[in-house]
Amino acid sequence: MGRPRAFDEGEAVRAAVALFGGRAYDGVSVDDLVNHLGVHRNSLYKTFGSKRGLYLAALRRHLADDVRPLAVALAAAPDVATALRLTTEADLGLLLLAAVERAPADEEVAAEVASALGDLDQAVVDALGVPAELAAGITAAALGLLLRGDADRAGAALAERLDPLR
Amino acid sequence: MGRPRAFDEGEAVRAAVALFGGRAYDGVSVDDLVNHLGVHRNSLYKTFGSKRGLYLAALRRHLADDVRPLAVALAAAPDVATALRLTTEADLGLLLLAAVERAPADEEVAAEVASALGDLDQAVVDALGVPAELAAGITAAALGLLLRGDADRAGAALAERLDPLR
DNA sequence: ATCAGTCAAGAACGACCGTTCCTAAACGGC
DNA sequence: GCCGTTTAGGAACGGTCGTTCTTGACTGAT
Repeated sequence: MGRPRAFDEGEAVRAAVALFGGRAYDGVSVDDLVNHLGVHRNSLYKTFGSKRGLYLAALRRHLADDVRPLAVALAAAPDVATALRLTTEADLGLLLLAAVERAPADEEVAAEVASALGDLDQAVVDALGVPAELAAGITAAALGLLLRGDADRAGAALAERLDPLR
Repeated sequence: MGRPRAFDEGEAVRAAVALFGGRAYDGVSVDDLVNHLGVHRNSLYKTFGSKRGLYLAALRRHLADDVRPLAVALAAAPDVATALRLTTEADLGLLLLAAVERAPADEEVAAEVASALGDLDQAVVDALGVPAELAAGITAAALGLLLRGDADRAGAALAERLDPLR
């Protein structure tokens, strides 16, 4: 009953992932969201409650669609070089921004980010059989490579030293 | 000539470093700056031109006061463990935020950040005699450890594998 | 004592922020 | 065909944003 929706909620959330992954939370206005999501203001608030609600939905979608599959792939990585390459080739913009910018100000975001990073750590443990601390270090290194951008050569150089079979 | 200033420009910029290092650019309002810097609105605009001008001044001060000394200390680090510890113990909040959040939207910020990271890379090369790509990887790893927070044990585990004298 | 010049103080600006309200349109069930 | 319900479509809200304007306080030089 009622008028049918003119937008697809899944597509809208994915568009929000792209927007929030590209600039800071405060840099994305509700007008931006309305214009890029194909969702009207009213429906946005009806569906997600608030801008923050939509952000959390986008973050969780990002974790489910992008981070979780990465963890699965990581768990089958034969060496550090593969693990670093898999991570730096993934599209983790929103996770990175969430970790650096939103997590300090929003504990719910902080919890999601910590959980996601923990999943990645565990995947590295499963794949390489390294201690948890080293896995956390390898994940951290991958994130650092991501934020620097020039991940390819630096990551390869790191992996060459980290992989025991060099 | 003229009424004397009631504020110290150096102190004001350092207070701005603290503010901009703690939350996103758009999360710091001009009111926040006026309240925490002891500088009146008018003087702020007379001295720095705009909020962005003050941000750039704060970023450059951060690079000169915090990042440059770190590079000097890094250049004398005897091993990777020391290099990682020096970096993760430094207060690089503004550099990290600038790299992740502002650099993509402000090419002047991007240039400052790239230059600063290049300095850190060079310091690692000077200290450890490693190839440039590996130095970039080590710097990236340090940044990743910084943004994760739990840098101590993960950094030590990384260093144990990266230092040849293990 | 007066003047030109610099700064402090705070009100005020238009623009945009996130959010809400109101009305019309499109459905299923009776 | 009408009703209850859900959505679309926009106008409108108070608040805050970055910035500017106006006025008066304080300075060194004349």
